[in-house]
Amino acid sequence: MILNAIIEDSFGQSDFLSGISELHAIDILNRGNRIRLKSGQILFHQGDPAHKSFLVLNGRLKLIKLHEEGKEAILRYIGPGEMTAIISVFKEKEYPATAETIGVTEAVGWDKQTMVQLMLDYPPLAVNMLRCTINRLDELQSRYLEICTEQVEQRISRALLRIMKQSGRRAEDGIHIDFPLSRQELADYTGTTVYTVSRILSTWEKKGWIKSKREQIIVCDPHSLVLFSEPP
Amino acid sequence: MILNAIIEDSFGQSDFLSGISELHAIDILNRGNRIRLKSGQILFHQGDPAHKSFLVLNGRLKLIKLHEEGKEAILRYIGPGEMTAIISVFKEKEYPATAETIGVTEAVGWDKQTMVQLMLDYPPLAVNMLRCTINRLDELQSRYLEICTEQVEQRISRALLRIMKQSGRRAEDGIHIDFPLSRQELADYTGTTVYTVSRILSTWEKKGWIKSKREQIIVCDPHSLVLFSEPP
DNA sequence: CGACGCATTGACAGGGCTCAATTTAAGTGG
DNA sequence: CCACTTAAATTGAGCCCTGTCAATGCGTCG
Repeated sequence: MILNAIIEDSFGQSDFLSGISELHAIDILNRGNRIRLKSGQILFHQGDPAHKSFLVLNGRLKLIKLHEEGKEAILRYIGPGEMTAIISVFKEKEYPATAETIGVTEAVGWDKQTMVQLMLDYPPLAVNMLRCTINRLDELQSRYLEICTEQVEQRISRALLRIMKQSGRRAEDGIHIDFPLSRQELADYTGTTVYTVSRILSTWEKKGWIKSKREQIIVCDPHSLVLFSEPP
Repeated sequence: MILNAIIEDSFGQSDFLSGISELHAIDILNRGNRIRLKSGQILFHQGDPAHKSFLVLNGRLKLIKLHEEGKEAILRYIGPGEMTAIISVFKEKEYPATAETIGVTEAVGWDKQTMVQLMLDYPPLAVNMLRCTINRLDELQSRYLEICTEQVEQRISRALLRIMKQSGRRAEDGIHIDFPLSRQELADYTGTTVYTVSRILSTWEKKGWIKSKREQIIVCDPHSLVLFSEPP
């Protein structure tokens, strides 16, 4: 049964279901709505009333925060086993960001009522949610520090390494980032422009640190990037 | 009894104690350690093992994240009724930032064990903590977007307005920010330098939008700043 | 094959950082 | 109360990083 694999995946990458027995996890998943989306579709929109929280089963989301004038920042990438839109459980508010799929993506959505009931039925869930949220706050604080204090080149190297750790797949010629990642997206993720990203990746490619095709990046020499991201 | 006023204050500015009766709130506060610090002292240090969470009773903290080479970013200001270092309840980790007092500050600290017990005794506490954390994540996401997409002048105007809302005191000549706020701190808060902040505040002062002395800022014309922080 | 979107590259300019030199203001101690 | 110290704030000059704009190349897909 495919659900099994999903649960195991979830256990691997997230702690939302940790401390929950497999049997209970199946119950929890079954009490939500299964959603299957194609690539580039919107799971929820910034500004819409927040009525559901989601757990990604497989595939990937990018969480985008929109600014006036069409500018945007990518807050994070959300992989299998990770929760998002937790806010909808507590506030009668709008989603503060937009979630767009990258590739075919499956998720489970729970509305507010169901989620509250679930947390009552399975108390560890509430704790896990808090832990997830703290982890995300922690990561965002680090990125905030980086963007405040570091130059673009350093930020891009850190970003690549971070994405690599989250979604890297080891291969002969280096570590592949296993979803399409354009220069524009890297720029939105690091707070810079396509042009600057393009220039920097080009120089790195000449040095042999990375290889890249269209919307695809292979990190050949992570060590150089690490050295680069930490000033001497 | 002064505790009373403190609880009311807390109710006003935070939701950590919301849904908790006054009697229970007193119990909760009494089961922590009261701490009283002078100005400029450190409540906890980035990198130290995190063993306590804190609630500010009165006074103010600034939460600083340190980078290599002495650079730093100010993550937020923490006023009466607000929690910080929630992380210590869940992780055996280090504090991810440093908390320094601004002016005489009183706080209550609970160690991990006590806090877990408190949450068992008063279930709404866990929910409140999650809500607080979500709110902070929300605010930081907004600031992250700002720093990614806006120019320095815009960021400073937003920062001033934000701090004003949190800690402004209305007076005849404008809204006073009721704690010492240096140019350096504004710079660390907005990801820029003292020099740039100084220049920008000077021009604003010439326009009559603000008044400033050493480490003190009075916003005379918030409306102009608002218009300024939102592009046409 | 044509069209569209992604990526690259060059030229250019300007916002904001760096550095250095003062000025101003707040303590501090005699 | 005044000289002295110390830290914050201001201001100018210079330049570099990086954003902006424009043109072109290239890969993909209908």
